[in-house]
Amino acid sequence: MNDTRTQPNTFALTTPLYYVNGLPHIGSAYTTIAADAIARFQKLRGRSVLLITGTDEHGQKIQRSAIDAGRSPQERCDEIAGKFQDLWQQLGIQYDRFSRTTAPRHEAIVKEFFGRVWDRGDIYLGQQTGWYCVACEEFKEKRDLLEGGQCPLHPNQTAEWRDERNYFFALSKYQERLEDLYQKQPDFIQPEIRRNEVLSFVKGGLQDFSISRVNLDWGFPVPGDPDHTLYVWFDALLGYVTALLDSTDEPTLENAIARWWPINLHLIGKDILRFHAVYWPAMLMSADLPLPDRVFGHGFLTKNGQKMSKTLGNIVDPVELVEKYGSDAVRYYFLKEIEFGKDGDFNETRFINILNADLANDLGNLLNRTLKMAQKYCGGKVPKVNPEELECEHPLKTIGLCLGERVAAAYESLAFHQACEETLILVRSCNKFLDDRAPWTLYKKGEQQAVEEVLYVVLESVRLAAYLLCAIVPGLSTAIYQQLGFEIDFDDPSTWKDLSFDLHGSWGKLDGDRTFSKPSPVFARLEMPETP
RNA sequence: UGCAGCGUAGCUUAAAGGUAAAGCACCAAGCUCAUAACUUGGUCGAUGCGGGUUCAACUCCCGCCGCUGUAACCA
Repeated sequence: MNDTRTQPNTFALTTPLYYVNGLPHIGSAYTTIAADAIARFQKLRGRSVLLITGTDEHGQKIQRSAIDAGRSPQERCDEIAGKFQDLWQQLGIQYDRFSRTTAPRHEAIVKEFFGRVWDRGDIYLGQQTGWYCVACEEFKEKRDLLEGGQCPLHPNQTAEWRDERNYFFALSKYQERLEDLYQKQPDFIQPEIRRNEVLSFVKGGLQDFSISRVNLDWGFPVPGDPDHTLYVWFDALLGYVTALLDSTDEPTLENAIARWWPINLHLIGKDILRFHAVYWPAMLMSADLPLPDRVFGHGFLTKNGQKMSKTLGNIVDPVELVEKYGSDAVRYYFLKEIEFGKDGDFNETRFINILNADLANDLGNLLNRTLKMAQKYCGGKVPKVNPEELECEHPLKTIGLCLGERVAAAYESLAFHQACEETLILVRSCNKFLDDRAPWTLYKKGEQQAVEEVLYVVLESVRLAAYLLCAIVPGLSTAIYQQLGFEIDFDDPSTWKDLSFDLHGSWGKLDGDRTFSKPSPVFARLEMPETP
């Protein structure tokens, strides 16, 4: 699949287009934080990156929630989409495209795509019969209904027998080609457990699925048959394509796929795996478009070991969390403390403990204690030491020299927790090293050269750690770099010419004689709340 | 019920046949350059239970228990 790629040095990735039937929740934030970290890392690796996020705005549920809020659907969507954008801003998400499925040019793309699939003969008018829950606006399997025939989500509603004409997509035609895809591209679906799920689902036999509804206004009309409205999924997935258009482009498929297609990575929650790993590639095959490289379905979050739900009232509000602890803290906790791909837990005590231990104590305090010594012992400058002249088996140099590649490999495989853990090994070793060499004692003994060597080696190690973590905690990395005298802001590319891995990602790059700014803590310890 | 996966110290994770590690939390000592920090040491487990294969099993096999996901239109 990759041989069709005209620009091998580009990397396009997506979060889901989030459904706007409510305010952004922590799960959306989790996906988006991870996507942003990947995007930032890929940029450091020298690739041109396009990070796509956005909102999915059609469907009955949206329409209803708009009415409940006393708004028109579009007003309601505008409002919620704005909330998503606000949250991404607070979390330091540097997205390139915010794709909204109600955008007029999205309709043009959907129409054209529908036409291609239609011409292929993969769309047909069929009869859909079954039990329909009006509250859900969905067909239900009989076995999913309660004994009296009510929908389990709406026990006061008895499901109705419906017999309606809908348009169907001929998914069943793609069974073999999909199985072939999973076989030839084993990492198309990750992690392994998700892949197995999809394999067994597909193996069970694929049925065509309906892509239109009759009793639905809030959506695009089916091209050529305005009595029908396209069902959300068909147009939502295509939001990824529309997102690729430049603002000045005519909205055509050809323009959309000119530069960034195919997508390198779809990052999703495991709940929407089937749509991305089965329906989506089949739709693309039908339209004769190249397929994405991989789909990664991460796990779900719990709070204190319990499922989050509105009825339990134990929802973690991402806005509240960022306002309370800051974006670096939130980003670090979710990427460091949860193995990406598996389910993970949010626990406020653990949150505070881990941030204090790793970022305030181990890393932040390390920089602070070292800089203060350099200020007192070396006149406020980074000591001038040639790292190449250090002994080969120098404990920090040894770790530092192979760290960059180890961490890069971890990022490549989306193992954020491992990237952090590897980096912390260096940080912890620095603290041990300082205790071992005791530069404060060396200074009293007048061993100036030894002092300088120790301090340089530690400062360089902190610098490298900050660099390797900058995709995860850009604010903290910026603070560290600025303390070290760099005028670099990891959030603002105009402040740096070249921050590539080659220049910053390996040990021994810090230049001596650099004047640093007045030392002050870069990450304040977090306080435990009164009532945990 | 079928299929898939998981079960290691209070918590989060290592160890893909060869003396069971690390971080957090807790306790003690040391140090004083530092954000009550850091360092060292300690407490804590015979890896869910029961069998089997092997000189040797957290690791492979069988059974059981427990948890999770999934079994068609859930953003």
